[in-house]
Amino acid sequence: MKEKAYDPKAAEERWYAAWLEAGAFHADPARPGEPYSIVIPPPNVTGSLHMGHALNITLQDVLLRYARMNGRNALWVPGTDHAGIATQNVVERELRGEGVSRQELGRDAFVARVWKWKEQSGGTILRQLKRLGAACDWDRERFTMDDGLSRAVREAFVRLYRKGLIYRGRYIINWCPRCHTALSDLEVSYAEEKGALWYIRYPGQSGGQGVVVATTRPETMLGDTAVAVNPKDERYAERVGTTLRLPLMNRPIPLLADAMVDREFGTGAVKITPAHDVNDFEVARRHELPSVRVIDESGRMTADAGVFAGLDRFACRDAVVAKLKEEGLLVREEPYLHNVGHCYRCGTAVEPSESMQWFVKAKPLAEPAIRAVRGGETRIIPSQWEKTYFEWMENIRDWCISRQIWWGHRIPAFHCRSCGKTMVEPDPPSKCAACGAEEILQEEDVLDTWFSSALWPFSTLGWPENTADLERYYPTSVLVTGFDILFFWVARMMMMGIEFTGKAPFRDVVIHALVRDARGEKMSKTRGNVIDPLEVIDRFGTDAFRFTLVALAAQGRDIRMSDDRVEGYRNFMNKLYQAGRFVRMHVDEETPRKLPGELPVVDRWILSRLQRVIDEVRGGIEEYRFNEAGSAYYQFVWHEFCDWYLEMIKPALLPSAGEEERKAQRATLLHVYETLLALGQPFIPFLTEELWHALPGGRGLLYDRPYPVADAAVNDVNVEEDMAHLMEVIRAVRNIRSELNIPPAKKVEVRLKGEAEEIAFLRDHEEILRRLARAEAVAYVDPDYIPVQDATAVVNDIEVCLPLSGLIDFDQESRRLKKEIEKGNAERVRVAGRLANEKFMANAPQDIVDALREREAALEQKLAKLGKNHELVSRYLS
RNA sequence: GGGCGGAUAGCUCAGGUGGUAGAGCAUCGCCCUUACAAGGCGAGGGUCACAGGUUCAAAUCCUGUUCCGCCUACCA
Repeated sequence: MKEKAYDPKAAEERWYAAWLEAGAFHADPARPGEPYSIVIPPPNVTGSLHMGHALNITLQDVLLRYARMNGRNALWVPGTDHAGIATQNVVERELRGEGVSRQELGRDAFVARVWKWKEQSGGTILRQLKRLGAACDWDRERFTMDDGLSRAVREAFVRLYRKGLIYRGRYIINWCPRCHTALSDLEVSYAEEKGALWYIRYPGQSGGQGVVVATTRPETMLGDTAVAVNPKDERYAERVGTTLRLPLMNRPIPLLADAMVDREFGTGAVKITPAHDVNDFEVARRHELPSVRVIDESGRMTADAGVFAGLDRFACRDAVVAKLKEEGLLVREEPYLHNVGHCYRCGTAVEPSESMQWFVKAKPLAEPAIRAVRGGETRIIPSQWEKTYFEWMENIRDWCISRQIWWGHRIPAFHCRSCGKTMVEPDPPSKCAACGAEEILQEEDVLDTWFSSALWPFSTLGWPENTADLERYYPTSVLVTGFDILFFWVARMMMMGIEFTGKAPFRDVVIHALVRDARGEKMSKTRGNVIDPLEVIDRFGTDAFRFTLVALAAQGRDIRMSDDRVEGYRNFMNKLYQAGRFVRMHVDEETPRKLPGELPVVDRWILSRLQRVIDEVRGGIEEYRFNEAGSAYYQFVWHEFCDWYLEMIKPALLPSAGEEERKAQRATLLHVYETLLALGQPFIPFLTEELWHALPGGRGLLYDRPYPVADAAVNDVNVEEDMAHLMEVIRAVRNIRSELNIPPAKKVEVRLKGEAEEIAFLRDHEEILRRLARAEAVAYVDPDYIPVQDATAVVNDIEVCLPLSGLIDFDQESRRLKKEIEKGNAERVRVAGRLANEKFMANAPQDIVDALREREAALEQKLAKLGKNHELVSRYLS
């Protein structure tokens, strides 16, 4: 039973194992070669492979394999991220199933439990990366919570603290009442929601009409400690300084003036809730107002909310509104669309709350990170993202890094129980530095996961030790990632990298787009339109999938993934595979790998074309224009190598051909094919490795071979032109046959009409012409030959005539020629028009004018010939 | 409110520095031609969103408009 089509599965397992076996992915700093390093964007340890990863990993793998084959000392560091909140949520959910809460379990037992979960389930995504073919150095796998990285985190924290770049304080932060933790500004995503704007009257303390305020959150009024108006607002000027009575709570609160208030909005009077609003918090600071916390960490009303204590914040909103209505203090209620922040992990509406947290002072860190990009130390590609980067960096705000969860790096701050002194040390102190007491408690909070991720490019290489890896592979060559974590991660790595190593962590930052579904919609679990990469791989093979991603990865544009596309590229994989079968039929152990000095034209042609495609593919990869590299490769392999070259050498490979000629052609065939395999290895590693080993002669792994380099000396413009002409002639014959419905089985004679020297090249390659045009015979006729009963076409200087007496339908041929003439004439008119334009002639560069002149002459000649032939044919019209 | 991106063949999209519009899929013919029907050969199909401008020349550069996306922002 002979194999018909390529079966990827077996090859994929075999070759990934072979690469690992050979230690091919392992990087050794001691080895020579200019370093090329990439750190993987560490996927969440809870994660499983999705399309975004697949694209991200594929692009990195292309770059890495390319670098490696170019002799670079290449390293790709893999690993995962501990994903604090997400992982804690997963394990808590598991515990809930067992009827236990994490509080019941206790901190240490819970953390141990998460570790156990990580050991069992945490490796999923890394195993999936292997199916994609990722050439990661698995000996260097890292986890943000492992010992080395944890040490790096503590070290970084302590250094920043000592420099005054980390501080602790009471501020308003975003609080997730479900996750029970603070979030950074970035971890809140805003969504418009339909709500209402309630107008509430706050009466004067000593009677009087008081002031009407407008709010979207009436429940927070229970914590109001003032009402503010703009100092320039004449409507309230007289009343500023008086005291109002806070409804429902019956608390006296001042009416004060603050420039922050917008006179245009609502009534121009704002209720001030310092404990639950950022702006109000600032106002309160300026005016030394007290702060009353009315919503607790679970989103329920505190004891300070009076009769509403214990209610959920949203239930409380309704209750407050109802009560106000009852008391006649609700002046008005209008529908209102506003932005509500939600926890990016669980979607719960975030509650801004005042609390004690740790922060990174971001400005001083951002400045050098901005300079690094401005100065070109780091490039962001495509460059339009630089603007986004600058904008964010220039308006950066301090970063809340403490989280009230258990899974993560516990903040290395230690509080003395007796005197309250806080010590920040990489290792726990045994006694208080101030009072000597020995009862010391470590800070309960852990760090934001992104804090450890920010150190990833150097912590994975051994920092703070000055390791050989760090020395050799830092800064890394390129970071490949999605725009969604530009701020979360890239910006912070830039800041931390420069702060701790003095150098920006990457030479290039490549930002790729989103993978969407076939209809262009974002894939999401809730939408149910998620395409599982592994399923695609199962159906079409990894290489086809990878090639699809590469071919569609145009800079700055989202990718629409669909079965159709993958199927198309799966067919391409098969094409390459079938070509391999053909090659194997004709080469053997004897076939020389060194090309003979004298080569047939066809060989010189394909070699010349090959140099170009090598340049295109290399250029595409080097400029991160992956789609261009991919399509250059696709186009060449299929439409030049397979469609033309293989077809053209068939006669020469037949036993009837001379032995010497056959040998030479075989050497070229093998050479070109092997070059194509090497050229394709970064994109389609499994198939190319498989095909490589199927060829005669064992020469190790393709992964280890040098990447093809174009040899300009092999380029031959004349040969390319001659061949282009030959192909045109073949196409002309095929076209006539097809248009006139002459079945392929019907052999025809082809007469080539033209001057002897114009025909010489065609005459030398008659066999190719005969075969590809399915011509029984080729005749060469003088320029005065009259194609009386022929179908004709004009190709450059010659005419292609097919004597078809008795077969030909002259009506049809007449129409065909007429169509040709019309097409040609339309173009001639355009060209002539431009040439007649004086301004064009005066201003256009000479080469453009010359080219156009030539074009005009050629068109005129062609039209003259076509016209004459059309006339001939017309005589026979019925 | 700011910022960014998109609008090109029926569909999905390519088209760095302006110089005769391309691919894949789909469509329509004809072919089981001995690597490949997951294939071969041929064909049809586009005032490059709209309006101005710069230029000898604009899909490409500039301005404006209209629709789509996305990111960002403390307007209660």
